[in-house]
Amino acid sequence: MDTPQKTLTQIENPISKLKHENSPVYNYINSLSPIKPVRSLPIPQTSGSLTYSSPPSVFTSPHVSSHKGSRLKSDVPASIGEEEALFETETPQNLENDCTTRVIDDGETDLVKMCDGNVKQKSETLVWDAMFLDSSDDILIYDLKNNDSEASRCFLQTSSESKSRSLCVAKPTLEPVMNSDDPLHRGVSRRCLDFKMPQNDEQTSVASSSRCVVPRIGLHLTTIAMSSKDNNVGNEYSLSGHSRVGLQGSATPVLNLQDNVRENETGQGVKDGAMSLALVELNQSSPKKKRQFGQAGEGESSCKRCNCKRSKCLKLYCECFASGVYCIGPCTCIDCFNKPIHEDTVMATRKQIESRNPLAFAPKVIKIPDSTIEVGDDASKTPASARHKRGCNCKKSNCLKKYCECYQSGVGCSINCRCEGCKNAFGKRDGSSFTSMDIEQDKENATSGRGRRERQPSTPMPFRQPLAQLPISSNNMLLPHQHLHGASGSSLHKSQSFTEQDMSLLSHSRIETITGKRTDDIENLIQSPIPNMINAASPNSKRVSLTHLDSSESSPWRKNGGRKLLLSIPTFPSLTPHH
DNA sequence: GAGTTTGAAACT
DNA sequence: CAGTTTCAAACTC
Repeated sequence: MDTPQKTLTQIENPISKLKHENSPVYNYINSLSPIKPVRSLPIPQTSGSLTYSSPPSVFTSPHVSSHKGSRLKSDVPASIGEEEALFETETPQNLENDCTTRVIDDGETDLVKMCDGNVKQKSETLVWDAMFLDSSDDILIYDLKNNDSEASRCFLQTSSESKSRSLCVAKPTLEPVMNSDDPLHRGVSRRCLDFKMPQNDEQTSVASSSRCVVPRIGLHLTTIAMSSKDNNVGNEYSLSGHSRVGLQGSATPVLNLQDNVRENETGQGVKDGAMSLALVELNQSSPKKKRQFGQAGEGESSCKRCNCKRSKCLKLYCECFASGVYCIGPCTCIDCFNKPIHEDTVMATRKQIESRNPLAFAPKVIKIPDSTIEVGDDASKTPASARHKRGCNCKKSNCLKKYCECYQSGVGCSINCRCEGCKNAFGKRDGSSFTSMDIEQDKENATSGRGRRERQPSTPMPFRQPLAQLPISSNNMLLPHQHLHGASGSSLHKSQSFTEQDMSLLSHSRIETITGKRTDDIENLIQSPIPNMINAASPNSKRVSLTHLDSSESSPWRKNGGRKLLLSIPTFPSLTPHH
């Protein structure tokens, strides 16, 4: 039935049919951006090699992109997603040309050096498999000021040594979560699915086992962000002087922890590796307690421990699989296929699932700027900083239990939800939400017997602080893909559509952050429907194609059955290798 | 720890 | 696309 070995239908790459270059949007962006769009180069597919898929081409529906057979390099130059395209896997030639465009903000120069250096070493590829491959949908803040640090050098070295197809580089220092100079934190990795080319194992192993181990951290940023007790950590990524680098394109588990996992496949190592992640993977606890997320809001921990019995850990039921990590020691799954030794199977299954639902591995929670923005009906403005992307469908739990994905993620329900009798403590669907104080007050009240005080709309606790600012490229180009924040760690893949919240985020952030005379232009760009470039993407009937939008509508955010239209813009590149 | 409930995922 | 089934986590006892 759902055997992972099922042959996947090769579907003609529809991306190539998209003539983005001819689109007004493309031309427009081209005029705005000094960055040359990435041109595709035919890359021969190596049979049997696992390769990293590229981020999605712009303006393709998630579904479309999910079928890109050979997607090492998209044919589609970027329009809105130009920056995203720049994160694509590339050939060295391209890297020479393009890696300088991959960094946003002030870190650009440094990265140029890094890229140059890397290219000059004639590395076959640059490795972007930086640290946060798991929730790479998050915006990463790299300290590019000290790129001559050992970690940086090592990173470059490792990059040049590795033949894994991956993306550009940045100094793998994330502050304040971790200091790469801290030897204790070096080499931290996780059991992310590793789609490295098998033949690279040896090299990779050498690299990773060497002293110069890049601190690769399968870090669920959102987990940190959502850790209500770690606000100081989770939400402080945007440090001055740091550049934000969207890892959008690297989402897939290029993380080089394969070695770690593999050598641990049968032994203690896995556990050791997992233990080493304790720093960043919070909530480690007794294996018996599969989930100790604490209060809701810590959300989907990166530390997945499944207990699958029948799914072979190859379905989304399996949290490990859904999160893009291999099952490891603490898992008590039966007949598990979600292990490095079944890499091919895992990959095939992922691909299959993606073909069915390109957003299957997308982060479930998206961040919304910390202010009141409209996510609900016109009448209900929901103050919230994060929302479940797809929304819940609770019927009996009133969104008050962890059955509810919204509640579990520590976010309020939104218009996306179809829940009944929503009482989500992080924000009801009708727009009310509570502050952390409210929640704690509720706890107190519950224990003390006092009544609940009147609530003031506010932001759900886990996201009170913005995780990252709106990424704007050096030329003020919006990088829509960088708005999203992975909550599930799954995040190995990026969705390729924007939910309404994404767009709310987008538009809102635009207001907040875009400055300069191009603001209006960008605004127009964002709000202008893009016929034929935004395709239907309705894996769960919750996304509406703008293609179907009546052009006579005055607003691109036309309601549709009470829901706003969703602009489908590639945001989560499918990074599943496509053979 | 076993059994039940729940809702997402998968299937038809 | 809607209804049903399967599944595993959450929950209860």
